[in-house]
Amino acid sequence: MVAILDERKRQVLFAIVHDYIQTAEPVGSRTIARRYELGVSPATIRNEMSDLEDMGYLAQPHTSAGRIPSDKGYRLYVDSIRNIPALTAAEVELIKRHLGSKLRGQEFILEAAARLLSSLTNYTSIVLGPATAAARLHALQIVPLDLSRAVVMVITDGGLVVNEVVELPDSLTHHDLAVLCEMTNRACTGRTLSELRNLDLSTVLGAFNEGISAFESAMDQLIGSLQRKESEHLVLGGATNILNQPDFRDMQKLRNVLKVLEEEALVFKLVTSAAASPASVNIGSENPLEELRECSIITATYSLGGPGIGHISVLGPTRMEYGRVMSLLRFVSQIISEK
Amino acid sequence: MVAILDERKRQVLFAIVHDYIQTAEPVGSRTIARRYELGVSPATIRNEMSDLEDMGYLAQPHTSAGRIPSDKGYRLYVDSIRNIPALTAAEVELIKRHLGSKLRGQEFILEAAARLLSSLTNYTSIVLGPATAAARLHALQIVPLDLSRAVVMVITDGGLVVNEVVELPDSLTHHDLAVLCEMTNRACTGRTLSELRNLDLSTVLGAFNEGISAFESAMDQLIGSLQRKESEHLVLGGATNILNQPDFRDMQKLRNVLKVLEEEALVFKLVTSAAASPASVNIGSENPLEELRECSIITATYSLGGPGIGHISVLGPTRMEYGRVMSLLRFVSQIISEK
DNA sequence: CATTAGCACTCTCGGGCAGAGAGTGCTAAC
DNA sequence: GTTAGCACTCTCTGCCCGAGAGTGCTAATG
Repeated sequence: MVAILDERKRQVLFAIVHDYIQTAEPVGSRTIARRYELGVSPATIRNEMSDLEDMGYLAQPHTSAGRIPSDKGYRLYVDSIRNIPALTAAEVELIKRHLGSKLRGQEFILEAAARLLSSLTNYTSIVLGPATAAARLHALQIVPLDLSRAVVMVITDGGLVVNEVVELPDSLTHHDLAVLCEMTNRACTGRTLSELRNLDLSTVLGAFNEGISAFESAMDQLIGSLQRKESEHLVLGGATNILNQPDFRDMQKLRNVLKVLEEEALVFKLVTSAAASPASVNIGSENPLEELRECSIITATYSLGGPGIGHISVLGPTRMEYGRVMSLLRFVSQIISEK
Repeated sequence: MVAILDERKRQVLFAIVHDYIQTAEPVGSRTIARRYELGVSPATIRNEMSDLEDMGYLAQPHTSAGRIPSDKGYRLYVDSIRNIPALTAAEVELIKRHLGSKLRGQEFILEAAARLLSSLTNYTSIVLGPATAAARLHALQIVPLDLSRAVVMVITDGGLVVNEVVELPDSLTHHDLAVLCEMTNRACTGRTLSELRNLDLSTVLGAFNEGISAFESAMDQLIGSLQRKESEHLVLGGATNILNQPDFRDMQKLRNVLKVLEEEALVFKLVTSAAASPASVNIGSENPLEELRECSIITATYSLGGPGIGHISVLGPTRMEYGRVMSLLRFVSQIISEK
């Protein structure tokens, strides 16, 4: 970190990263000298490579194999990407067609985006619906099922509906419920979910029936499940794409990654924490899950009408086409946000 | 099929199936003679095995390897299982604890069942919510979002909620919508979804506003999405368990199976068609998807209060512990149905 | 003094080979 | 009909060897 790399070292490093990303094979000095016009001999490059390894930018699978970039090497490479590469006209056209006009409903858009990204990149894509905490309640409805259960439905201004079955205290009558529904509705409509979470129900309902404070627990249930729901708006695309990546020929590595992808809660944590970090790229060991220390994840955000932002990300091996994925993500999230 | 196997051939076949299920290795004549008390020499068993192979019950990976059961062999084995093995007390206790009393909501029960089955069997479990076609509408609510969109929510008597955003014709006013909602609600409540599908809306709404027949298309949308939703109530458990099965050490086979599991629509088709066949066990090539010709799927049904039945199944290699899985499935579906 | 040619060295990978092990199929004896 | 014996086949493992790729070092060079 302290010493900035001189120009030629950078060139060598980037050549190695570039080559390794394409071939997935450790790259040697001769290859660099041949394929990239650096104007120096392999021997010189060897010296530079040796230095770069000492500095921690490269690693060597074994003596007498070529070098591969370390996480630190990738990091420098990614940080140096100033102008992310332009998409081809074909890609732009494809994206526009698939995310085009007449997609109804948030679900469909997100699913389409996930499918699209995974097929374009051959990596796994993860799309997270807009965080609901900032969304405003459009309406809250309580529909009784029978005397002991009711369905509570919340509609946000973004058109998202979440619902939950709640247990009711035995003591409620039908009429109680109707009034209750009316009052709750009036109290909640227009507020954000996070406001709702802090709302003291007794002040709202106190005037009506001070006796049935037990109802509060039912509302607590709903609020709890709203928090849960927040993490559930998750769409995976191309989870099996890692099978195509030579990096995961090893069954043990494969298992690690697939196991994570199977757990919604983990994926959720992964994406949100990746997005929380200032950079939108998390490389290998930078990311919070030990199991994904051979993966990188690139994240972009979008907003879909409402105030909450959503996340859209691509998960692949550290040997990832960073530039291209960044361009794609940027463009796709832009298209989505335009709706 | 024409000739029934004589007793000793059956014993040999079943011994091979049994051994192969446990070891995943081709089993030879010596092994059978040693491990199973048939009272005959390896040579005799070899003769029987040769016959069984001619009849199509066994196959040989290569000359001079042991035999493995063919699909036909498994089929005979499964059909011969009269008394499925009893569960251990520990298993019974475990299942009861995990599916015990206080699970609220269909979602939770189904998820718990899926998780439980996959961890008990080390295979993949698939749980399908009760078919909604037979469920009765408890309530239908239309909540306008803005002038061009509304959320239509349907609550079944089972407590299941499905909702959909529909586009509205421009010509509707707020007041129209309110009346419309009221009328639709009255017309639909108490009917089954399949009745609803055939309902002629014009007879219901005709009296009110003959002009806005365009509304029919909106309702068509909802009904279409209801059909879609039907297939969406799908919970997978332990999809990565196949990684642990030696049968799928080969990356190509793995890819086939995982690819299917990734596609909800395919999985849905798989389970429903498997359940449609009279036997609850589909072995290898018996099942409808080419990609799963090395898998078997065992299915049971349950009912959850309402009239619709749900499916619960386990997908594993053809080399599956049929008896045990059948017992587990039977017990779990029974426990679920008791709710 | 940075660069480079030359060279010895190391490590992997693939092919070839031999021996062990497992299993079969056949034949002849019981 | 059953079985012992035996030759045969096939896989798997370990081993060796040579080819290939790549490095690191040294000494020469501009």
